[in-house]
This record gives sequence, structure tokens and C-alpha cells, in this order.
Amino acid sequence: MQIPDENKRKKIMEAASALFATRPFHKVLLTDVAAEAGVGKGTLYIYFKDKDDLYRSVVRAGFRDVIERIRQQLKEREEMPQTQLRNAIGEVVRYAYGNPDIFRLLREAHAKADDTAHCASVRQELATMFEEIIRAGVAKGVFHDPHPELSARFIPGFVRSAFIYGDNNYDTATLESHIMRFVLAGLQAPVLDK
Amino acid sequence: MQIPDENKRKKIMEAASALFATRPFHKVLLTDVAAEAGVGKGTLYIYFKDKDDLYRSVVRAGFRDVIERIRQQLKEREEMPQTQLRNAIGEVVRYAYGNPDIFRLLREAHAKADDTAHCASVRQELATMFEEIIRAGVAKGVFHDPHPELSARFIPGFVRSAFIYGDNNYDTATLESHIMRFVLAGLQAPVLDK
Amino acid sequence: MQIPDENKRKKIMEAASALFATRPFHKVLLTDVAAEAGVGKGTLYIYFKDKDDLYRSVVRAGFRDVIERIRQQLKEREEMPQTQLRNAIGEVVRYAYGNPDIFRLLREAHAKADDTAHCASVRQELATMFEEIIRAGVAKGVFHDPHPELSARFIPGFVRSAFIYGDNNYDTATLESHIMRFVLAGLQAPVLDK
Amino acid sequence: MQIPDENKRKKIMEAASALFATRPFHKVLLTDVAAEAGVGKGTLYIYFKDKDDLYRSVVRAGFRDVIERIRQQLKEREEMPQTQLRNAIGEVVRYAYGNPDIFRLLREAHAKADDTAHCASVRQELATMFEEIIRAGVAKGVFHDPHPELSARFIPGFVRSAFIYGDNNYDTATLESHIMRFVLAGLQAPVLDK
DNA sequence: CATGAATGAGTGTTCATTCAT
DNA sequence: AATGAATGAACACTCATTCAT
Repeated sequence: MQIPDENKRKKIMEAASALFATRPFHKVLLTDVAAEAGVGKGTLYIYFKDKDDLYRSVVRAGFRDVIERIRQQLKEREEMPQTQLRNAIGEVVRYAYGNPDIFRLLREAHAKADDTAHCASVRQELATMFEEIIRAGVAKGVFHDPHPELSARFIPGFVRSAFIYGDNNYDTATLESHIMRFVLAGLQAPVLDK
Repeated sequence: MQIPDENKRKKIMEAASALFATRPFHKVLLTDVAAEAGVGKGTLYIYFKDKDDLYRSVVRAGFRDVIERIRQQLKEREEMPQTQLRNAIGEVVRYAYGNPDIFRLLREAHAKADDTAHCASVRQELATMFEEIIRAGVAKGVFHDPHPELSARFIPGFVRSAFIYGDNNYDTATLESHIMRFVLAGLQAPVLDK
Repeated sequence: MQIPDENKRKKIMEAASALFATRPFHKVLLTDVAAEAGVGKGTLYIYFKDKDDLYRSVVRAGFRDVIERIRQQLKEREEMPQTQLRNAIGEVVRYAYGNPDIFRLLREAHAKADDTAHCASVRQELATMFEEIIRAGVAKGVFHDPHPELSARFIPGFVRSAFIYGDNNYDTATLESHIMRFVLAGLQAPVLDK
Repeated sequence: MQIPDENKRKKIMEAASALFATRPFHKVLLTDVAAEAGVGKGTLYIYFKDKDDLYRSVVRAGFRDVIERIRQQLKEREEMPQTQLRNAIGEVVRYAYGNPDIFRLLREAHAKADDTAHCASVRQELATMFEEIIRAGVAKGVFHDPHPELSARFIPGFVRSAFIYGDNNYDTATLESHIMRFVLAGLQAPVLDK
């Protein structure tokens, strides 16, 4: 079992991901990460510069997944903005359900200053995708929105809001439709001139 | 010139608040808190049980202010749910503007299990107030909402979403009205039966 | 026993000195230093930046003693260069006898680049003092020496040479006079023109 | 283009020699030695038992050269003790000039107890040769020396003393003759009865 | 032979907490 | 009450050494 490469990196990230999501950063021991990943402690330092780097990698990787999946959808099918929005939101909701731990990571800004930046860039990317969908809808006249970039930021916030409370008893469908309710209503409301 | 005591407690909390908001929990050193507050390290332990207690106190205190102010408004004037909602949201937005650090604290769930609970209880309290306003509106027939408790959670999330991104260039009025746009539209949309 | 100061620093340096002299740098555990000094491990870091700093301090302090004692002698009594030299050498020899461990430290150049410099500066200082004595003798016509700075460097080397071998069975008097034999003979030999 | 083996052993020793001379034992990483030698880390263990063995080999090899050359001289030509001494010292000085790094290694006594012994044995061997020359001179009546073994130890010390200081601006001839000045003067001075 | 990925015992260092003053 | 020197449990990280390829 001497595969010299990314296989092991992946195993470590999975172990770390599970652990970081379970407890706060400073309670995650690298010893545990190593044990959980089935590798030696020193091995962690072959693939990651230090604990912070490992943490950052886990967060980034987690989100890259959702983002990638949404991007695929947008490319593959030419849909109405409403549908695109629904699909994208569904994607985020389902991801949050499936990986509650990783998703929860977004709310924390650990580590070094530039880590926050890294985290932010992932967040930004997600928001930007929603913003593009909204702008497309505005262009087509199906959405009205004086501040698409602000609205875009609200959307992942909905999901997060739903998850940050401990007693999470909603199924994905309910949550998804309740979010859509606000999103669509808000985006379809007429813009009132001031 | 050492004004006896409660003054000192306040100075500590201010220092801690600034620090906790700036960096993740485990990077806030009590040495720094003490230095920033202009007191000895040991003094911290006179006013707070331990680091977690200090953290909790900071978060709670911050939110108690907004919550209290909103509660006052609800009691003092008998208004329409829409107006109550607008006022309450305005309160949160303005608070977030004035205390970006403290507000940002909500995003983390640190340390001991019961700390999370503490944090949650503050959050819960805020959400509950919004939930009551919504339910009142539903009762009066001005709002439609199949999941008021979920909607209530969304509201502080709007504010947070707006603030978590670094490039915050919206004035309170713009932000407030954009949030209201979504909230009111969502709450006034007809409930579609499934 | 809560003297807040240099007393403890001294205790640590003594313990470290004994340990560093006994075994190579990387085999000296700070745990042992702390135990030997009768303080907590963390205390070391109050008085010294890190292991290297502690090491450096030990070396420097050791030599400062001899240097200071020799300097005193030079000031206090106005003697002939030969006598000054004999006294100074005697000082070094006796010190080496009394603190074989610390003296041995000079031969090692551990730690950071600038540490070597520190070490060197102590060595330099000792050599400079010998050089001054020699130059004074040359000025008075009792010594002949085409390279006083080189001769000055030889002198601590004599002592070191005597000590670097394990089977050290010479008493201070013998060693001292044997060194003086070479030093005086060398310094009084006529300078041959080339 | 991998010339089989002994060549590789040599490359490793050269790399190690350069590194050990540059920094203290515990700061020389085998990774660096391997990189510098252009071989894999594991290769080091084919040619050397462990880090200590590598170190020892470097020191020993370096000195074996000088010792061997001096021994040759002593055998080949039947000379006066003074000349033998001058030649031997010249040999050491020139060697030190040509291999300042290796020569500097002598000053440290690292690692395991028996390593010190190894180091010592090389030193001893050199000293013994000088001692023999001196004793021969004493026998012939050209030298006077109450402690030939002590004098013998001084000689390599002269060279070392000259080299341990950074600002080494003496040419071999100057250094050699200055050392000889002390050595001959010291060895030819009459023995004073106590 | 050669390699370098993997290892984990071993240690330096940190920092919340205590307590003598 | 206030302090900050002292503490040491807890951890991140290093690096000599091994071994599968």
C-alpha cells in the first residue's frame, strides 16, 4: 500500500474535515487527524505546511465541490433564471445537509490573516455565481433587483441561517422551498423608486 | 486613578470584545486582553471564571443591547407588524454598523459544549422576537408564512450576510430597505398549497 | 521563596551551564534544565527567549567572569608586562580548572549564525586583553613580537589545548608554568629579519 | 551517469564535511547532506551506519591525511628534530589552509560518548607524533622539555588558535614561522629547577 | 544498489490558570 | 482587590531512520 501520492493527501483531508467540523480548531489534535487518516503524524507535514494550512485546504476543498457542481449545471442546461436559481439553491442546501460539518466551517475565520482572505475568496465565488444568475434574470426582465450583488450574498446566508441553529428538523425540500419563497418573492417584487 | 470596580469589568469586556472580533478564539491571548484593558492578567479572573466565560459574556452583552432595544419598541408602541419588523430590522442593522466586531462574533461556536448553547440562546432570543412579530402578522392576516420560525432565523442572517463580506459599502438605509424588500415580499407572498 | 528576579535567572543559568557542559547541545533537554534549576519549564521562557538564547547567555556569562577578573588586575596593580601576563594566564588556567565545563563550551559554535558572532566577540575580548599586555611589553622593550595579535590568540589556545584532552592530570601550577615557558620564551626571542 | 560506488561515498563525505564545518552538528540535516551530495537520503545509510558515523568518518578522514603525510616525512628523511618539527607544523598549517572546514571540526565533541573518543583518538595520534619528535630532540639534547606530552598538545592548538578567529589574514609562511617562533623558543629554553 | 515517502519518538514552546505578595 | 511571576499540561512540529519499490 505504497501509493506515493494524492491518495494519501485525500485520506488526510477527509479525516481532518471530519474532525475540524466536529470540534473547534484548537481542540483538533494533529495526532488524532493522523490516527483517523491512518498515517503517521509526520506524514501530515509532507502534504501540508502546518495545521493552519490543513484547515484552510479542508475548507476550500469543501466549497470547491458545491461551486463546481453549480457551475456544471449552469453550463449544461440552458434554463430560465428562476429554475437556475432553484437548482443552485437546491445544490447548496443538499450539500449542507450532506456535509453539515464542512458547511459549518464557513462561519469560522480561523488562522492567519490571509486565511480569512482565502475563505473569503471561496465565499465570494459562490456569491458571484448567484449574482450572475440574478443579473441574467434582470436582463431578461423576469427579476427586478436594485442590488444584485447584495441579494447574491443573502442566498448562502439563508442556508447558513437554517443550519446554525441546533434543532434542525427540516427536510431539504421544505427548507429549499422556504428559501425560494423569499428569494423569488424578493427578486420579483417591483422596484420602488425613491 | 483606579475607579474601583464595575468600571474595570467594562474595560476588560471592551478589550476582549475588540480582540475576539479580530481573531479566532484560540489566537486571542489573555495576556493581550489584560494589556489592552490596562489591567493585570490575574484581574481577569476576578471578574470572569475563565477564558470561555469572558468570551460568552462579551457575546451575550453585545446582543443583550439590541434585544433589549427591540423589546422596548415592541412594548412601547402598538404598531403594524410590517412597521414593527422594519423597526426591528433597522435596529439590528444599525447595531451591526456600530459594532461590527461584536456582531461578527456570532459566527463562531467555540470551546465547551455549553458555550455553544449559551451563544445559541442569545441567537435564539433574537430569532424568537422576530418569530413573534411574524406570527402576530400572520394572525392579523397581513403575513403569510408556513414556517415563521424558519423565516425568523433568516432575518439576522440577512444582516450577517451583508457584513461578512469585506467590501461593505452600503449605508444603513440601503441595506435596510434591501433586506425589507426580501422579507416583506417573502412574508406577503401567498402560501401555495402542495 | 518568591523572589521575583535575577536570583532565579541565575539559578537557571547555573543549571544550564552544568548541563550544557556535560553533553552536546541537542542532548540537553530543557525539561532537565528546569528540573535541575528547580523551576517550571515555562519559567525558562520568562528569562530566556529560547534554548539558543539560554545557551548563548551561559557561554557569555562564563567568560565575562574571567575577563572581568583579568581587567581588574590590570587596573589595580601597575606591574611589569611579564607579571601581568603570568597573572592573566594564571587567571585563565584557574578558571578553566574551576569550571572545566564552561570553558569547554568555547570550543563549540552552536546555534544561530549570530551566535557564533557572540561567541567570537567574547573570545576576541580575551585575546585583545592579552594583545594589549604584549604590546605594552613590546613598547617597554621587554618583549619582541612581530605579530602581537597572533600571539595573543595563542594564549587561550594553550589552556584549551591542555584541557581538550581527557586525561588531564596536571595541577594548575604545572600547567601555568609550562604555558609561561612557551609564552615568555616566544615573546623574548629576538625578532629575526627575513 | 552513476559511476558505481566509492565515488558516491566520497561525494557524500565532501558534502557532509562542508556542512558539518558550517554549522553545529544538530543543525546539519541529513536531507541537506543528501541534497548537497546529489544522492537520495536512503543512500547515506548504505555507506554510513548513522549520522554519528558519518560525522566521525568525516573528521577521521580529514586528519588521516595530515597524519599520514607527516608520518611519511618522518620515515623518509632522517632530519634534525627542529627540521622535523618545522616540517610537521608546516604540514598541519598548510592542511588547515587548504581544508579550513575539516580542520575546524576538531573543536566540537558531539553525540555519543564513544564519538568523543573517536575524535580524541585522532587528536591523540597527531599529538603523539609531535611528542615523539620532541622526545627525540630531548634525547639528542637539542630540546629541553619537562612535559613533552603537554608541549605536543600545544602545537595543533597553535594552528587552531590562528584559525578560530574569523579575520584570518596570515599567509601560511607567516603563520608557520610565528608558531615556530614560540615552539622552538619554548623547547630550547633551559629547564629551571624548582 | 538507490530512492524518498513514510514514520513517530522526542522536544521545544505556548498559554490558560494559580497564588504569594 | 490587584498583580504578574511562575507553572506544567498539552501540543505542534522536527528529523533521523526505515523499507517498499
